[in-house]
This record gives sequence, C-alpha cells and structure tokens, in this order.
Amino acid sequence: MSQSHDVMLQRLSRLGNLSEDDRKAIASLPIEQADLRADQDVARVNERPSRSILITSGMAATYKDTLDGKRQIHSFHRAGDMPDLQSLHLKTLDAALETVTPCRVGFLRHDHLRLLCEKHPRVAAALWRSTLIDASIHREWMTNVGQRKAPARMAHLFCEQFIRSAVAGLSEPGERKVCAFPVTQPMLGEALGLSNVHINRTLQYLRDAALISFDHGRLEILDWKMLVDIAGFDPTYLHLDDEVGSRYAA
Amino acid sequence: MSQSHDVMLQRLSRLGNLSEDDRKAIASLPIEQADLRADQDVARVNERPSRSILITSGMAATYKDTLDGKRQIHSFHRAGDMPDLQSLHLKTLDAALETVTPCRVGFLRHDHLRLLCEKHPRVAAALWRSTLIDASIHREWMTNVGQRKAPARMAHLFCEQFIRSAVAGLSEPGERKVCAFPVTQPMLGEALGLSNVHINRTLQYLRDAALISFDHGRLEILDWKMLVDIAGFDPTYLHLDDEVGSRYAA
DNA sequence: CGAGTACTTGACACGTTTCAACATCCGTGG
DNA sequence: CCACGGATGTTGAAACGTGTCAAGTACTCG
Repeated sequence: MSQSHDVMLQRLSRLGNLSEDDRKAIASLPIEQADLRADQDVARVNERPSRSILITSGMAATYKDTLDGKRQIHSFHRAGDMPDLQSLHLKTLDAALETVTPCRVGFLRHDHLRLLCEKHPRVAAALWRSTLIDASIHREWMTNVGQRKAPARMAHLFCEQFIRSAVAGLSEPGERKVCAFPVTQPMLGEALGLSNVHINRTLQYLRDAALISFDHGRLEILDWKMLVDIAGFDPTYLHLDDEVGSRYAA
Repeated sequence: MSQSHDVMLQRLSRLGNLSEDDRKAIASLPIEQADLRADQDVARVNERPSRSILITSGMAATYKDTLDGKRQIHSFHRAGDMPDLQSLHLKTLDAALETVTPCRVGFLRHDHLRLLCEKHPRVAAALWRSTLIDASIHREWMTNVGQRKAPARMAHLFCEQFIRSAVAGLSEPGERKVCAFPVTQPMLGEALGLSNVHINRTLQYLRDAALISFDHGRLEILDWKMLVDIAGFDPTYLHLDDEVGSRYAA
C-alpha cells in the first residue's frame, strides 16, 4: 500500500460508508505514483486521458484559458482531491490541471476505476459524490465571482481554503487559524476574476483591517467571525460531515 | 409510459450506450408527474429531498441567494434536464430551483434511482455523466462571469442557450437560428452578474450590431459566426456527441 | 551578480452600478 | 370596454469599483 492508497482510502471513507470489502478493493487498486515539480501542466484541455489523478501531497489548480489570453482558475486542490475525476465519464477534458507546488500524485486508470465502481456500488457512490461536491463548489465560486465585490470575494476564498486545508489535516495545529496557501497574487486574481493590482490593494485592505495575514504562501485568519461576515460565507456548499461542518457554520 | 419516461429515455440514450434491458428498466421506473405554474419554487436551499426532478417540458432555473439579497442563476434547464440530480448523493441542497415558465416535471424517487444504478451500471454511468456535464457548464459560466466583459458574456450565454435548445429538439425548424428563451432582462442580469440597466444596454448593443434579436422570450441569432467570435465561444464544454458538436464548433 | 518574477504604488481611464424618471406592455376588475 | 396597477423595459446623469499603464522596489533563483 502506497501513500496514495492511504490518502485515497481516507478521502473515500469520509465520502461514504465503505465496507471492509470496499476498503480492500481500494487498497489493491493499482496506482502509479509520480512526483511532479511546481508549475507543471499535468493535463491539458482537449486531451482524452485514460486515467485520473489523485493529489497525494502538494497543491494543484484546475483552470481554463480564454481565447483572449485570460484565464480562470476553477479550484485549488490538496491531498485527497481528484481534480480530473470527471474524465472517467467525459471523453474530452474541458479544463486544464497544473501543479502549484511540487506534488506527489497517483494515477488511477479508468478501466480499473470502472471495474471498481461496477463491483463496489458504495465506492462508486463515494466517487460520484466527490464530483458532485466539486460541482457544488463551482456553483459557489460562480456566485462569488458574479455577485460579490472584491473584499467579500477574497474573504470568501480565504474562508474556503482554510476549511479545506483543515479538513485535509493540513492546517497548523493549535488555536490559531493558520494554513499553507502557496499562491501568488496574480493567481489569486485568476481565481477571483480581479486584476493583480486590485488583488494587491484588496489584500492590503483585509490586512489593515486585521482580518488576515498572508505572505510567503502562508495564510492566517486573525478574525474568523469578521471574515465570515464580510464574505457572507456559509459552508453548506462544501457538504462536510455534520459535526465537522457545524464547527465552521455561520 | 408517461411523457416523462419518454423524455428521460431520450436523454439517457444520448448520454450513454444503453442495452434493451437498461431501457426497459428506465421505462418501468415509477415517475410521478406534476404540472407547475411559472415562477414557482420547486426546491429550496437546505432542503433534504428524497426525490429528484426531471424537466419534462418548460424551462426552469437553478440559483443561489446571497446574504445581501443578490442572486446568481447557475443554469437554465429544459426538457430532459435533471437540475437537482446531485441530491441523489448529497444530503443537503446547496442551490434552489424555480420554474421560469409553466413546467411539466417528473419526480424520481432516490431509492428507486439507487436501485436502478446498482442493477444497471450503464444507466448509473449515464446519470453520473449528466451531473458531470452540469459541472462542466458551471466551470464555463465561472469563466464567463469572471473573465469576459458584458457583451462577450451575453453573447456566450446566447450561444449556449441556442445550442441547448437545439439539442433538446426545441429550436424552430428551418434555416434561421430561432429558439424560445423566455427570461426577463433582470433574470439575464442574475445569470450574467450584471445589473438590469447594463443588461438593457448590452442587449441594445448586440441588437444594433445585427447579431441577435431578443424579445417576447424569443431569441434569434442573426449572425452565428460573429456572435461566436465576440463570445469566444467553444462548445467543447457541453460535451455533445461528436457529430452534433462539430455542427457548432468554432 | 544578474535576470526574471512577484509585489507595490500612483494616476488615470473605463466598464458597470446606482438612482431616478419615464414608457410600455399585459392581465384584471370595474 | 376602458381604467388601472404592476411588472418589464428604456433612458440619462452621476458615482463607484475595478482595470490599465507605468515606474519602481524587493525577492528568488541560477
């Protein structure tokens, strides 16, 4: 059992009620591991992959380029995420995937996954559920970019990223709300639909209000309540377990 | 076999290769039909539904309200769409659903759907695929709202809506590109993240450029090539069949 | 040490929102 | 049949948020 198996088992166990048999099937799934450098294209638009990727460690992002040279980041992914699982049932990739930091990834062959799904309906349901949560996050981002002004939009992203870090067991231990968020300001802009200049100024605004600190890829949330308030943040869309979710409820 | 069965069979056949046995199973799925008036809430955020909805005729929209009273429309749905199919594997609804026109809908009980999925993996795959296409559309909308200016954004929506209408067999026959798109200008604004005033002006711009006509809920695309160009539209994200898709390719 | 990338700042331009008023359409009841 | 009311569409002017341009600083990596 590789580190990838471990990460995948943990994630799927949280996504559904698996039997011992299901777990064994996952554990014996062939996974090819690889280590990737930062800022590498992992999958490109219009490709027709025969395998999907599991992030085992590090951070990656999915995005889409516009014809006129802009791009929109759709999501930041951490250990346990399967950013292009959709390709299991959609021939053509409609979004690209790149590493943000150095990543360890696992490659899951589609034929193996399909067999697994057929024999283990609960695993299939968990994987399906995973893609449904991605869609839910997309809906929230659409709402974020479409309806909120820069400060709220950025605050919202920070709230989400901290929770996702925490749930993946990656936030720093202790009282304070600290996690890695190793993105540049231009990338923040591409995620939020704002220019890098405006990102810079909005960051200053949130910093000056003593709500967050953010540098060297490290995010600390100094005033969770206030940040949630500014963002209009409601974690329902992350579809966390009831106990986990209530910890971050508005 | 009700009209809803008919619509569902057509849709699922297009989403996957079904056997005769699969088709029979779908045909014998219990579906409760209902007729709804326009502007009715069908499902609300935070509900925990035990059934999903199939649009059999008419148009509906999914959306999300912001805490400060704005709202973002996530998608417009027509015959064959299952706008809250996600609830099959996500307990809590994170988006609401309302009718835009009078609709005939079919209610699909989750327990029946789960049984169907377990016994008919190809049907399961088709349903899963359907939710994955929704997610893909979400990604494109996020990109649209985040990166494109008003005219391109609106042009993009019109391109998509015409294709979805056509694929559902709802566009008017003949050479000209005409379909029903029965939404008000304020609703357009909620879909595109623009104020109703600006929607009005952008509409005038597209009309004056002789690209579209749009009134009384009827959309005609007068210059498809030019509209696609302005929008930066690429239909890949709709994941149409190869033959159908190439008809609208850039 | 040098070069490129990220970050920061200021001034200005532009797209979009807001506000307010008015026109038009449509269904309903008098 | 017409009068009415409410929602929808239209217009103008001003305010605001965000983008663009340009220049300079500070990192980081080779």
